[in-house]
Amino acid sequence: MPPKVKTEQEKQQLKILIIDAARELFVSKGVEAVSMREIAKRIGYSATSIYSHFADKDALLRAVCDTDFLALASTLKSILQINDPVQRMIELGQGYAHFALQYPNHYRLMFMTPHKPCKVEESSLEQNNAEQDAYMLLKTVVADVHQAGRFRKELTDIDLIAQTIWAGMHGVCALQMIMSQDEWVNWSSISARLTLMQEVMLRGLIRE
Amino acid sequence: MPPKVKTEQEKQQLKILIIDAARELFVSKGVEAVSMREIAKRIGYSATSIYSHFADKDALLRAVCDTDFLALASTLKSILQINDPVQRMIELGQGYAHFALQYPNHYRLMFMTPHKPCKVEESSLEQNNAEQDAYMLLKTVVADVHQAGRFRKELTDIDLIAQTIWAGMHGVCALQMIMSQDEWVNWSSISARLTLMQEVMLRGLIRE
DNA sequence: TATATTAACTTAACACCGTTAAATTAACAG
DNA sequence: CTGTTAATTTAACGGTGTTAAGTTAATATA
Repeated sequence: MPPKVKTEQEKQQLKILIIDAARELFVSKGVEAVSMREIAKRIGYSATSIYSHFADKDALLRAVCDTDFLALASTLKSILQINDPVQRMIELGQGYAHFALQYPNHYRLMFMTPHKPCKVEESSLEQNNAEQDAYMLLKTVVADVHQAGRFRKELTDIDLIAQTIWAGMHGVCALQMIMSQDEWVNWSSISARLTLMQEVMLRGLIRE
Repeated sequence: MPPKVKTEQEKQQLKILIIDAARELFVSKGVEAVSMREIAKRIGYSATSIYSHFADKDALLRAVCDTDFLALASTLKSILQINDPVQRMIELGQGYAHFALQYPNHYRLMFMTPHKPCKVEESSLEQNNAEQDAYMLLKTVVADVHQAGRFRKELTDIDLIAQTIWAGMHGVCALQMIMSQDEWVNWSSISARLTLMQEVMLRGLIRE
């Protein structure tokens, strides 16, 4: 029974309702294991009604990720208050890893699940706004360290440095998620691995 | 029409036939996009016949991965011939990355796809045999560097060092596969990122 | 040699999936 | 009061992984 004429606001609210339900299920069971029918049931709609708000399951996934990217950036931005640029960079790494390990299924969705490339203009987020864009935040922090003359002198490409730091932290977190239950490898503790990765990178990047 | 009584060898051959067909499809289209029916069709059997050789799709996936791990170890073992231990470690990293980027879908299957943890005793591979176990190979190479006294003096945990190096290389490769098509980030070239990661890790790990 | 057994396979079926098309219903516009 | 249309649902399509129930041909036994 369709009561009709929804304001734009009401439509937006329903969209958010769908996204939240989808995220909760995606995060607890993994994307593949969640059906459109299940998401719909949770909010008391039929499965097909989701399709009038999102083109397909992948579009819904992208919308979920978008709000999670926002959450990540929002979590990390408090770090900007730290004074020393190197310390700021260290704690940004720790904050990132903390997010990844606290919300592993979120993280998997965001950084380990292949999706069709998401056009910038289709996203609800603002690129290059450090409030919404965690990569921009990292770049800002890296640029500050560079500005302060703390990097080795041959390191001048801010994007390249940022991407390398990101890769280092991502590598530790991603291996943890996929491989840590594997008995094949005698895993050290995740905190030891994170610490060593950060120490190694600092020594490798920072001027003596 | 079932001609029957297969020798153990014939059964093994069919198993390999299935694994090869599965891998080819998995690698070209991604695991989720390949159906059991499709795999079976390719080798001229019915879908259900696969189930008398593998418990389910996941078991088949694990079998595929097993043979790929073997291929990786086999690719990398030629590196043991290099004399200088540090150089050996560097080239091991390059070999690993080369494998990852040359066979991205293989790599995704092996190191980025969540599976139920695979019991060592169920695997067809020999753990701790450097011929078959790429992690063991890495550990051996790391141990040699340590033996030669080339690591910083406070670095003594071989597993921890190996896992950190692995994480660094994995991070660069994994981000490349998932995110490199994303226009959100101004990506540096993959080779620049790999090179910097290796330089940073060397400076961070090796005694001055 | 005839019969039973069984291994190797296939077909049919189940309960799901993402998605689309068609039908339904309630609110509004004229 | 009637038509239109937006919001939603039901029905349906062609697929999925998997299980249960045949089917068939070669062997083992009598």
